[in-house]
Amino acid sequence: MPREATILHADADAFFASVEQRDDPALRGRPVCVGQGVVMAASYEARAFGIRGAMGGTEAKRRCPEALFVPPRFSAYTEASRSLFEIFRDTAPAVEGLSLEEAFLDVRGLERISGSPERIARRLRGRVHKEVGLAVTVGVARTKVLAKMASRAAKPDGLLVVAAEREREFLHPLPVETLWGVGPSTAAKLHRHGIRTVGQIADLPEQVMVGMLGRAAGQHLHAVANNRDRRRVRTGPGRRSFGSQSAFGLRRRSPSELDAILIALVDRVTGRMRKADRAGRTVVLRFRFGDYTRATRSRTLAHATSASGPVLATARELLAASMPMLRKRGVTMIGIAVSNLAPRGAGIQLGLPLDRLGGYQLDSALDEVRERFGVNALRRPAHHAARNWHLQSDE
DNA sequence: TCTGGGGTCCTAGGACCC
DNA sequence: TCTGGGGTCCTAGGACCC
Repeated sequence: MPREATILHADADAFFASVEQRDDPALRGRPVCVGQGVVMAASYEARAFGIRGAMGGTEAKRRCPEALFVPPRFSAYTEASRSLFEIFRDTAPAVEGLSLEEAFLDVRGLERISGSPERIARRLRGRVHKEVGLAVTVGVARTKVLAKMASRAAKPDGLLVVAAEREREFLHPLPVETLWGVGPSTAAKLHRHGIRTVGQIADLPEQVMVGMLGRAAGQHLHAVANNRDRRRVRTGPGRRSFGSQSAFGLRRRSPSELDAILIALVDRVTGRMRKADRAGRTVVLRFRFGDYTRATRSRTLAHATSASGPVLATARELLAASMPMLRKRGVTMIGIAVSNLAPRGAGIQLGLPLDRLGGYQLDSALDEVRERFGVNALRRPAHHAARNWHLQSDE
């Protein structure tokens, strides 16, 4: 852990709503909700009425009849995000993006050229204001968790530096549900045990937390509450899946309507994958039902692919097998994801279970591969699945 | 308060391998 | 022969994040 607070967490305030207010002066200073059926983002003026993200439109209107609803413009948000990250990368060598509007920056070793972390943070906020027209809140601390919670505490349009000697003072009085990684379910479990503050977690043995929440979550929360967070700001390795989904409400859909939705989803996802030059092996269908329960069905292919043909064929098989469940529970949303991605820039995907072969079988298989593909180097993929080897042609 | 469209990571059981 | 330990991979579900 660094001695000084050198990790910045920069987070654009009410991102979607702020972009809308920036681009339409008529929306400035007014309660704005982005989204139609459901609030995807609410401006701070709207939040003052108790409106929150993911709230139903009806409820939002009830709380604030004069709220203005605007449809989302994703291309505008992507564009604003690009400008934001240009400034981030211009500010620090190590930038870890968490979403369109949020990133960790490590400014260690920049003291001499750029000044103290606090000064860097001030300049960052000023530049984003001037060049992108948005307010960004920055938290500065020695660890990611603290930086993240500092920015949360400083919102909106603020800056908070948690000095190394004041960390516990900052952390321990906070309610457990403000911890990054504690959602409704975990908060309820903790409350049931009478645990309300981060400091109370810190007083408990790790084993108690593990017993309550499971190994990973228990250990993580115990460490974080005791101000142990060794995670570095990391730039790679990038995304792990591509997905797309479509919610269509309660009305019953015919099989052909469902098929049409599936085709559109597959088209969207595989198009994005090809554009990003990525391929994946596992096709996942996600469903949501009338009672808000969910289900997933997945199938793993022998080859990584980004072609719509095999993905659609697999998705159709999964959908067909799921039809009885969909009819019974009343499906309201279908999503598709392709995960288990092959490493970027991988060569030809063999899809041969070479790792299952031993000794001379492997040798002769490799000889055949070299001959057939005209290559002379084979590389194991970096990810854990050793199933697909990658050919490096030496052209 | 029941809802969109993206994502991440963890857990647990079963199949299969050595 | 039927007992053990260690490991990977796949599938499904759950929790969480913005």
